[in-house]
Amino acid sequence: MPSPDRKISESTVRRLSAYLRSLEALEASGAEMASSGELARRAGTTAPQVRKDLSTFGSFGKRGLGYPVVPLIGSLEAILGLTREWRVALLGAGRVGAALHTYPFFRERGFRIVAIFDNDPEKVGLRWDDTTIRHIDELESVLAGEAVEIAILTVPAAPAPALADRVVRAGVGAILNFAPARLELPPHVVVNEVNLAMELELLSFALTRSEPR
Amino acid sequence: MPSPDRKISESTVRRLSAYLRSLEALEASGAEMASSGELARRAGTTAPQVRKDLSTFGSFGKRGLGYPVVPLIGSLEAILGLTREWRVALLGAGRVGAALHTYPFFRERGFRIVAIFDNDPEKVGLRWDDTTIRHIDELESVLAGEAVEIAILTVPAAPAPALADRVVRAGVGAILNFAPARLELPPHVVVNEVNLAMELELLSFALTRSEPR
DNA sequence: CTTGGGTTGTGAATCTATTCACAAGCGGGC
DNA sequence: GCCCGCTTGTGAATAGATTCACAACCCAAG
Ligand SMILES: NC(=O)c1ccc[n+]([C@@H]2O[C@H](COP(=O)([O-])OP(=O)(O)OC[C@H]3O[C@@H](n4cnc5c(N)ncnc54)[C@H](O)[C@@H]3O)[C@@H](O)[C@H]2O)c1
Ligand SMILES: NC(=O)c1ccc[n+]([C@@H]2O[C@H](COP(=O)([O-])OP(=O)(O)OC[C@H]3O[C@@H](n4cnc5c(N)ncnc54)[C@H](O)[C@@H]3O)[C@@H](O)[C@H]2O)c1
Repeated sequence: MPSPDRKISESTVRRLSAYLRSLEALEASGAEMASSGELARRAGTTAPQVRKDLSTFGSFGKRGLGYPVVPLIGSLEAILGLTREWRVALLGAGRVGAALHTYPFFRERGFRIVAIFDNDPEKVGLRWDDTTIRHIDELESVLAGEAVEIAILTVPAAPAPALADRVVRAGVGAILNFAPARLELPPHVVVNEVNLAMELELLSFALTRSEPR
Repeated sequence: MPSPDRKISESTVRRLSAYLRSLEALEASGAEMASSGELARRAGTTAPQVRKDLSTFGSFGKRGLGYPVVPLIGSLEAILGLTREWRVALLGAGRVGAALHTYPFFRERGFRIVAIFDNDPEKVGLRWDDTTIRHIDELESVLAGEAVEIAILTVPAAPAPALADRVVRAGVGAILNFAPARLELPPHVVVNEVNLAMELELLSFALTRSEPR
């Protein structure tokens, strides 16, 4: 047994997620075992890194053979918390919200969108699949009633910080934020920011540094 | 003068992007100077980190006073490569592509979407604002003709790697990839992956580790 | 002109992550 | 039963990023 709970770095968890995807591709192609080298190749990292990452959580492989694909998928799902359903709310029924709502990944991985909110009277009352868009005024009561655990913010930047405070006060423990606004929340809340500006600026920075030579 | 070009870490560049956004908020509120502490508070980091990051590129502040807001905005824009226009192509005119196309950030920051591609005959020929959706068969000729520098992949995972190869062969130097597929490209190509699964799994991992106590 | 509160810029120290190297283990062949 | 090729698991070494501490500096006030 390796260690019950020392601190795990974010990059390790991101790589676990990549290993899981690689293993699923391997499973689909019929492979029963996968070496750290094979996983590294598919996930875009190195073999020692794969072994180190996995060894943080246990001993999953067989020396001389590699890692058994199907059992390791199960282990990674357990580690990542994917063996249960998560109850998710979407705040902001705009373009990004709509793209997310139709994204099949959510269903497949057990992230269930159980509530959608907006403040536009034209949108409130519409149904997206089985879910009726509720007015943002009903936020607290619906979040409590639906036992929402994760909130996804796809509203404009201006209302985002106040809405984040509200969902946290209503008991939501994790937020995925697409709005370009910084959220200041108590440390027990898990926040993850997706910032398109940053991603593009990373590209323009790299191009600017490499092109002029 | 600090250093012409040693290796800059990705996290430094991401923070520069955050500082730029913070400075623009400060400018809007009329501030003329900003201390490293103030920038750190807004960008969610620490004051020494801000100073270290900026000192990588030069000496922008005045001791005792802080950093001059407007000049530093200009310097950061120059460092990040935002003082010129970038010619961008969108591959995949689906939901994510549509959300990106309407996102005002692109215009504001000089990322000009000059070409849109799809392989769905229903979509080819439609116009999104000024841009006609082209068939993916025309990829190479249009990319060359429009001198595209950055490609954004919003196609399904299956065709993504092959399309990435094609845009690189057509001279595109940077790719922002939304498809959950690993792209293997020559090292001079800048690739940035946006992976929603990873972002959500990071949340479920953190919730799983914190809740059961 | 000098003092003092405030802030930057940066080498050094610390902390964290990745890479390396290799002993330990597995199974197949003979 | 015993080698041999292959692969894991992991402590140690290296590399990298962040934090610290403080000299250098700026301006305003007296
Ligand atoms: N479009 C993109 O590609 C893109 C990319 C990255 C980030 N973002 C960010 O994601 C967010 C959403 O973008 P979008 O393109 O979907 O915008 P959008 O305008 O299409 O959707 C925003 C939705 O939020 C609703 N809304 C506004 N204020 C609200 C409030 N106080 N309470 C509840 N709902 C409210 C609006 O009615 C609208 O339906 C924005 O913050 C944007 O900056 C967008
Ligand atoms: N919807 C989301 O919220 C979301 C989130 C994260 C990632 N993604 C990923 O982004 C990508 C796009 O998602 P989407 O929801 O916009 O899907 P979508 O089906 O709405 O759009 C995909 C578009 O790509 C086009 N296309 C398919 N094959 C093509 C090819 N060979 N050449 C050119 N065009 C082709 C389709 O005609 C369609 O218009 C997918 O890879 C998806 O996994 C989606």
